[in-house]
Amino acid sequence: MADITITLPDGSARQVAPGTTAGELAAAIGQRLADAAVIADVNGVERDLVWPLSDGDAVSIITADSPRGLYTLRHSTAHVLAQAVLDLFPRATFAIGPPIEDGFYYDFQLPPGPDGKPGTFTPDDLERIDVRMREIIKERQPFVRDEIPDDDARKIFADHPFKLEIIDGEADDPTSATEAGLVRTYENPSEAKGARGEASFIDLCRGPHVPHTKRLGHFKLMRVAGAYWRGDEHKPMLQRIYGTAWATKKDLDAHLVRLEEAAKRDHRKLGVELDLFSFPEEVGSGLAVFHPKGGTVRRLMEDYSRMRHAESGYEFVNSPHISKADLFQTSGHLDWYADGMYPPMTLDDEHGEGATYYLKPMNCPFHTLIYRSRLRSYRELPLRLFEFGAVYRYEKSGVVQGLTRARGFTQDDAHIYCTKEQAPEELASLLNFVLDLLRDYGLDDFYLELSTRPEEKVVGSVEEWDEATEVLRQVALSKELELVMDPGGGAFYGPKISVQARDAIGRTWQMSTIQLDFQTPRRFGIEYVGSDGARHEPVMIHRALFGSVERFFAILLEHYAGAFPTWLAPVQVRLLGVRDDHHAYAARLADRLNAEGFRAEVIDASEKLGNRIRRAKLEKIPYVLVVGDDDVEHGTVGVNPRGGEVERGVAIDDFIVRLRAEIDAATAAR
RNA sequence: GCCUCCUUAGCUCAGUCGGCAGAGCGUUUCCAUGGUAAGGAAAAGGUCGUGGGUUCGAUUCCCACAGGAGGCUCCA
Repeated sequence: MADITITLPDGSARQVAPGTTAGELAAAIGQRLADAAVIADVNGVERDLVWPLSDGDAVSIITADSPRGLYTLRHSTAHVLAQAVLDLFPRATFAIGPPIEDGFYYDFQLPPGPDGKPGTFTPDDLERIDVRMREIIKERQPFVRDEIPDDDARKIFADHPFKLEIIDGEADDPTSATEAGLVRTYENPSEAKGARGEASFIDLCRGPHVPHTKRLGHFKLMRVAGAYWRGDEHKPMLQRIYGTAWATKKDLDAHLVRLEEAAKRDHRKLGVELDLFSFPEEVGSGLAVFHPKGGTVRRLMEDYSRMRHAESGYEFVNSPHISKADLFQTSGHLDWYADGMYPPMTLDDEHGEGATYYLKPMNCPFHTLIYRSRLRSYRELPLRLFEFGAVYRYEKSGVVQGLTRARGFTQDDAHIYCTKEQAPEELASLLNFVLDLLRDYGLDDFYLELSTRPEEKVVGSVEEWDEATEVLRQVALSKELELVMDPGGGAFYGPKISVQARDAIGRTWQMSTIQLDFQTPRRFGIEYVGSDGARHEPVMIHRALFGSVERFFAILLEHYAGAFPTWLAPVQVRLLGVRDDHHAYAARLADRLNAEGFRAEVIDASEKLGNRIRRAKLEKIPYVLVVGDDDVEHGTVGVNPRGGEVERGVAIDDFIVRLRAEIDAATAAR
């Protein structure tokens, strides 16, 4: 038989014998490629390496160092996890186990224990499972693909109800697929099991997979967690085991180091270490108190924001923390979000008649009342009302997390009331304002997300939503930023653009949100008198730039790993006298710096200089100034900057000029 | 809210197979007065998260609650 022709990714053609597999092709190209090969892309479809090639196929070999290769590696490791669990827990059943970012998971259900509740994995179980997985890997079990009729699959998986649901097409499984009465499976034949007369492991799966288990092994089981079957809280909770897997031990170790590094900059940890804030148990879950240093950073963040808002045409308002229920009835919050609000406070008068009050979950109803306090003219629009407004939301107990998901927090909230015609331009300038401001705080890597009409819990007509969404889309497209769609992610009253920012270690955070709202003006019946003398309904834009001051504080804290830039640092300068007799000089310098608006403090010489410097460094203070005999004599300081080189004999005036220049540059001297 | 794990000094953590607890760092005091990331000594500091139960006796075992971590669901 004549050779067949295969096209390679570089465009070259290669002649191989008929029946050559993708793996054999890799070997023919080179041993190193064959060793690194995981799967193959044949005419755009991912295939196992044992896939036989046909004449004219376009083939590229996918290796473990590529995203698709890693994905396959993790997926195959998930199968090994499932096999290990079924080996060790014979009455366990398994559900789905896809690869995820950096790793994989698999969901299981264990038989009920003596108390009748489904069993759970313990940390010890994870170790046993890990050991068993390594045995399976050592066995070099092949991954064998098959397609079998549904009915045969139902027999094989008769004891596994979740698999039966998948076969029946009731449940989506991102890694297995059923079509036209056939089910795709992967089996891991095992000589050891065969010798004992046991059936080998088989799973529903679309594949592809690595050729055999020996290609795996650089993994670590991370944790066990509960997860609802099919992501539905009304369905049974399964036991999910998470793992991470990599192509090499080096990659695995590097990943574990990255996790440690991220843990080090966790704002909850830094908050304690740097004495910034705390969550006293006596106050309640999700309710923070800010200590003096954290309070200073907050004040600086807020002051700068206020200044920028004042320059940009915002007016400052204030509103109370609680309100009678009627207000939230009018706004719609009680209809849609009563569950997320703190329970009501009921005040009885002497007749037993009372008023019901709620803690406010949002500021917009109050701002809208301010708008409605008198008749508005079109000449006043856009009217921009800003408030650092404290809001309270009853977050479910399992979701509270440090400052990023709190029950009480402060929004840098503003509502812009304008005519429908003004909205596009207002939104465009708003987006510029948002991005500029975030850049001033040190974030500069953004993308935008457009959240559209939710399926449920929604007010307003589809036409209104479409119109509002289109306005936002046009504004978003006008920026040179990536735009990601978030279908159904809007609030009940309107679509939103959110600004997503990537921090110093590449994590993304949802930052500012800008929402267009046609509903609230209608619910509150607000109007303006147009140039035609007639009454018109304004539109409303909700926007928060930090989102929440507390959350933004946490994001900056993690972004800077606690080392706030000088303009935000709670202590900018620490002065240290070499000996006690330099203290008076150091104290005079501190007084001068403080008088000039800097934040400086002196520590006396009760410890050796080296140790005092060490403490200042651990506190991440931007500048340590050391003064000794030479400095007292010449009016100079020794400057030890955070992350820089020590400089002796700097004139005080020089240092002050440099410090001021640095701070002015950071905030663009606006 | 659901699942797993956790809660011992200000912080990080030992420990008690049930007999009222320990280290390092930090704090205070004393000595030491030193030129750029840990000088020495001493002392203070704990109802072992809270409340029940079992027990002669509970920080330890059991239950509930609170708080925390990681997930799931949720996030106006």
